[in-house]
Amino acid sequence: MARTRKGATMVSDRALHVLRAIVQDYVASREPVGSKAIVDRHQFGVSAATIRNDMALLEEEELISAPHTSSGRVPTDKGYRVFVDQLADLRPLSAGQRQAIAAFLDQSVDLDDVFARTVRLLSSLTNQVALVQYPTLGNARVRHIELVPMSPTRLMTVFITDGGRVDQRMIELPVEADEVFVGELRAKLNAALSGRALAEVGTVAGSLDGQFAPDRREAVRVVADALLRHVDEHRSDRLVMAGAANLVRTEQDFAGSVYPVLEAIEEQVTLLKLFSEMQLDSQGVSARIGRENDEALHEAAVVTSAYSMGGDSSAKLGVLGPTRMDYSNNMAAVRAVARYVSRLLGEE
Amino acid sequence: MARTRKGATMVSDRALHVLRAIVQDYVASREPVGSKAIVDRHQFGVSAATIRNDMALLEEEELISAPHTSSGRVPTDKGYRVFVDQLADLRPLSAGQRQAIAAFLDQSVDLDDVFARTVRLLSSLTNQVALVQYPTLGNARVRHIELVPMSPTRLMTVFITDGGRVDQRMIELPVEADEVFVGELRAKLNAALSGRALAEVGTVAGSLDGQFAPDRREAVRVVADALLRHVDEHRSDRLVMAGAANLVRTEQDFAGSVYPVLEAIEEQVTLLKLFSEMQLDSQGVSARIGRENDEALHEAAVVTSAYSMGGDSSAKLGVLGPTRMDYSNNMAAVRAVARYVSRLLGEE
DNA sequence: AATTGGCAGTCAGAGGAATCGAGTGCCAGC
DNA sequence: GCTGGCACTCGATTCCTCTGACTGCCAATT
Repeated sequence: MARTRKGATMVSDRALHVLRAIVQDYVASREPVGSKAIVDRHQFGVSAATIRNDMALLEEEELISAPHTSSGRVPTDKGYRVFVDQLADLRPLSAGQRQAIAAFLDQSVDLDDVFARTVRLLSSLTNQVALVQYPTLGNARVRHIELVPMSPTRLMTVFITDGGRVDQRMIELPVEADEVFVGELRAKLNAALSGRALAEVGTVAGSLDGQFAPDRREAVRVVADALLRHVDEHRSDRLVMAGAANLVRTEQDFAGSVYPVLEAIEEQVTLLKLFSEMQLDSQGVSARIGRENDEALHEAAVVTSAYSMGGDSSAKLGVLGPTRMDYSNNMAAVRAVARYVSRLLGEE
Repeated sequence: MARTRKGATMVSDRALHVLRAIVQDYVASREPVGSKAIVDRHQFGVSAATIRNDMALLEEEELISAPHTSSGRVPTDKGYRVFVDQLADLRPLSAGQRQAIAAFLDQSVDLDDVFARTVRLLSSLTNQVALVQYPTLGNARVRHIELVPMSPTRLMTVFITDGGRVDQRMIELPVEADEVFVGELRAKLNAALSGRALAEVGTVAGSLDGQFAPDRREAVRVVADALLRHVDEHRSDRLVMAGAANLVRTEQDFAGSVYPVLEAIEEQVTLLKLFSEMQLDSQGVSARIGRENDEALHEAAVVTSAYSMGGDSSAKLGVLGPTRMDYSNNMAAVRAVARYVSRLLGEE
């Protein structure tokens, strides 16, 4: 009798196949699956009684459980976990699907549009809520800095990086700033910062004030500060979401309400933390299932992958849905989209 | 016996007060309200039987209806409409609430942030889904145009308007463009366009190509085209949303599912159309109730107001929820927020 | 040792009957 | 025009039974 690789447990190979069958059937039907249903729908070549024995084993290992005494079985979080871990080799998407991804994303008109499209695409490929994290600035370089006077004491700073990221910010100056001063400041900032790595922005911008008349220095420092905040705050901040309607559609899979789940998504902080914690497996995808997550998401599963922006920076994207989701399809879709986005952003 | 102003109908003033009581109680309790409940909770000084007579009238006018033969009454869409129209004088928000709005919005760091904060604020003030439309460019002027070469044949255009709006876009050039050419183009574009109204961008940018060598003209035209698209496509496009969780919370108020409602919101097109159709009343707010809306929103109500950006441009904002909502509070909140946003954006 | 058929036991869910009670419409009398 | 009173309606609730899809266990079989 074969054993699983992972030491202690005493679960036969056939039992693992039974688990797989249970997960698949349950995901497809939302009905607890019984021994007879398994015998009918899968070719195990053994009787229902034998399956029942295996199921008893699986239950002992807490991979499945029965909602009530005389009902079929449902996978536990642990059961899904084992199922997902077994899913080592994701079947790639069909050529048609891959083409659809490419065709849709290639229409993107700018960076923001890439993310907006990606999140909609993911949502429609998986029928789940999709999430895309904006990329961290990473080791990007400064391309250009623009200062736009909005009023005598208000200035808009626009910060453009190598990778095409544009960031704007409004600042209030301590003194009135005329066009000449702004022009001079703009020129000096660009001379000093253009091409520099983001990490250097703080020190370089901070040392500029010496080049100005004493009564201007305070204003220069305020601007330098704003630039530093561009770099700081946008290190790994925003999350875009699409497909919230899908969460409502799958509401019955949440014993509680979907309300706290949606709230957690809108809060962003929980999800950003979760994204940062996820360790990708060898396939470049990863899933967090049920109670592996924070309380608010204890009935949800999150599938993520990472994308990069030509070395410049990287971030995560993924989908969120009920634990009863089609992991195989969703993991394949998330991986494919992440790869395509990386390719799209990486091409120089 | 007093009559309503609006001609034909035969509804007494007291009957209108009964309608008000029904709307208020129903909104508060989600239970059909009966004649006895009204006598108990409001001081009408008449008996339940009298109220019943009034209710029979109201039912005849289709302002209320009974879910089933022997139950209390529920306002119809038409009933809500009359109720809202009666609500001529919105009580302003409390000083505390107004301060909270100011304090929260004043922290905004840039334009995007203003909208992000506004939408969250509205959502939490009303406990409904909040929507903010990005402002149309209107009669804004060009402040600055920046060209950022991303690769020999890719260029990012950054378009900055008077009002602080920043727009970026990636374009593919037909030929390789060196730094010198890009610099020249940038200078000429800014010289020609800076300070011009957006409406002029098309003609002015289109006539620039004569100033360049013949082998450059195609590239110049591509850039001019991109600038034109900045103006065109961002005329009144995006919608930001917050508080989707609130829709789920009020799910029981939707006989069907909230699914189509959420879908319509994510689609944006329905909402943008609706926003553009709304005629504001003398108070600067407006409501669309139930079947007054598109099919997908036939169980929803939308309350909107407009905000402006110092003459530069204007757009709508508002909240969406079940027809069974607190119109009085929500209309007051929407109006107050729209006014504050206008003030914030208008101050030069 | 693994597998099997058989059988008793369990329990959620469906269906149906009985009851309750909030609320109505109507009418005669004030 | 308002009121009290009365008969009536019907959704919701409760309680019942019945059904059927399961399981667990055991003794027989390979």
